Amino acid sequence: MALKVATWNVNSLNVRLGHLLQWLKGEPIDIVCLQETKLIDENFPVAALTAAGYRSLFSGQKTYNGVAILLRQDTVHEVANVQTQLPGIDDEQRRLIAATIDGIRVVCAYVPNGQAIGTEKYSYKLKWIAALHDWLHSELKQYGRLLAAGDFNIAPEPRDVHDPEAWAGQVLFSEPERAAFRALLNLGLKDSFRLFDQPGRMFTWWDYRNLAFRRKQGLRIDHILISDELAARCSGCTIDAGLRKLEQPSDHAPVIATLQ
DNA sequence: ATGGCATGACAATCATGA
Repeated sequence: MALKVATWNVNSLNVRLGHLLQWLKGEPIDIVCLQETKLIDENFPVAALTAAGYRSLFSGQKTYNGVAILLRQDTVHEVANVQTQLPGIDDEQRRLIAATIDGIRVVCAYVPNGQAIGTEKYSYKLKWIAALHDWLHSELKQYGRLLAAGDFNIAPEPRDVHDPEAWAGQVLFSEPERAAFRALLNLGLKDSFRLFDQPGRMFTWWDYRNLAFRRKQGLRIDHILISDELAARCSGCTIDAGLRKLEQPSDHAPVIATLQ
């Protein structure tokens, strides 16, 4: 039985709940990782998602950040070891939620944006990824089947950027960020999207400004990383850009990995 | 051209995103 796992930065779950429900109705994903819910936990739409057949795990805050994992009740059964703190960093921002779901360690991450090179937020981004790296290192010793999905806010390679020359040295594509991403892969993780031949100009984020989506001016910054054991079971990874075409869309599109 | 566009908090702009 194939298992579909997705990650999507919704840029406000309040605004995007309709899109989410519509999407899941047409494509029943088994495990959905969400970022930028921008909701305090009391306001998480548990009832609407329960009615749609999903159990919700979430960690939110007011205005910014916020992450969640949705589990399709028909196909997902055991949930254990839910965790919302990233060890090794004193972070009040709600950017991580992890759970062991039917034996797979699922990590949902919203990596800091970084703002611009040389800023405090850029340092925080690199520090946050370093903490994620060290924690995933220990998790991988414990879990052979591990999946780390989310908005990494890093375009790993030139082909993940619509205009690599213009983006050279910019935040999201700077060498220290890309090195940090490679270090995650070097832990024994695969970028599931790159396990397969893909068309060119495949992105997951497009700026709201300048008709960037229509002009295909995007970045591939949302990723699903999987351990070797899961990579052996992975039969596909796609980006669902259709949601970016709807009225009042998120600026990110979901990434979907299929595991056999 | 350091903005454009979107979201939330808050009540006219401002912080943040990427």
